[in-house]
Amino acid sequence: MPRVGLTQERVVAAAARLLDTHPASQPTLGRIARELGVKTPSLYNHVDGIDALMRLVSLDAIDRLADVLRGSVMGRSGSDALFALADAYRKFAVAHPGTYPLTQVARPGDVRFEESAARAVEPVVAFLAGSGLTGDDLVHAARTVRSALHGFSLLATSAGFALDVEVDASFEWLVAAIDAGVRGMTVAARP
Amino acid sequence: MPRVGLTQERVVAAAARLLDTHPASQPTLGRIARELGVKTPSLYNHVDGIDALMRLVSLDAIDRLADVLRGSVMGRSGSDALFALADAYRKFAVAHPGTYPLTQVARPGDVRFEESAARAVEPVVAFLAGSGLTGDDLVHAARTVRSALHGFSLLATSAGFALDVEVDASFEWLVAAIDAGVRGMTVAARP
DNA sequence: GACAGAAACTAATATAATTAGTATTTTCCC
DNA sequence: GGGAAAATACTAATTATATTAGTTTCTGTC
Repeated sequence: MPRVGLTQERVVAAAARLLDTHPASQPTLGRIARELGVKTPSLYNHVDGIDALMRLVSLDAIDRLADVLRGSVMGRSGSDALFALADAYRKFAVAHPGTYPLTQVARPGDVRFEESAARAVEPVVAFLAGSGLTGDDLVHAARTVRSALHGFSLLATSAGFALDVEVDASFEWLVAAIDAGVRGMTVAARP
Repeated sequence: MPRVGLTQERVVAAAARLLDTHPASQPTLGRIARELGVKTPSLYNHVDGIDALMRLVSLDAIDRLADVLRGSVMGRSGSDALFALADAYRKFAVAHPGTYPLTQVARPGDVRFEESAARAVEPVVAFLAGSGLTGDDLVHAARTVRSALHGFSLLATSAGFALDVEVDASFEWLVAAIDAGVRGMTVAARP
């Protein structure tokens, strides 16, 4: 049994790669093991089963998304920040069709998970706060922006947009509408 | 073997019920069969396996959602229609946490599926067209509205909103922002 | 009442996750 | 360097699930 040099990181990376390259077929432990040149039970030396593995894949994806989003809004504000954030968000979703959806399913009670999720939401909140939103309005706005970006990303990658109209153009339109909408609510909220 | 009087409809209904009442645990054929007082293989007399069953569950859910949405916008227009539509949409998603997500995953190439999906989108398009949108703008707006409603529904039911701020209030805020945003784009698009 | 088809069943097979137990390799301590 | 301890990968076996094959029983029709 020549040792292959497996690590938890490599197992997680293999699972993520499988998810993103073959989003259709689910990544079984058997496939992941074959990908790594190993038999299925060997994975248990590095990972506590498929559920735990998927949790790790999710955490990793959330952290990478958080980094991308943080970078996108850095040094920007207002509409500029929103467009950059939205662009980065969508690019991530397109590049990672299999792991992206995992970044938006919460695990209530999982502290480590909640921390990462909070870090991913932070850039959204940051630029909205910079736009003058506070209190409940800030929360509402953040949820609105996240909902729009998430919904579009899912519908776009799951082929939910049937017509022959450019998806990228629709995304631009959506971001502009959200920008205008949130701005309008901001004005409305502060007399 | 006393005959139980199973039909495809009853199998589909049982699967849907299981999905909506226990959204966590996946609805296996074994569970569905037990629910119906029958052994697993008996289901194959009415349904072509679990994939085909899930397709039928999806179709059924899409059709019910389409009916609800159609009814909600009937006799309304403009913001009034949007608020009614959004309310109906969210009520459906909350009432059917397990089957709702199935209504928004497309099956390219499945004609029957595409027809039902189109019927569910129709009410959105209808009220937007009534608001004066046409051509690509109409498509963009419909995608924007669907994205926002879908994204919010998913994030809300998957506990993606961590903070203690009222989810319903956020939804109201989102719909108002979308209303303002789409209206703004409409004005911008027609000089 | 007989029969054709449908419905439900038991038995068996295939895939996937998981656990137990074993052998080998690596690490670490002296 | 040598040997104990830990880690790694393995085979074998167990469980859960979907699926198929083949059998039995019911049910409606003539």
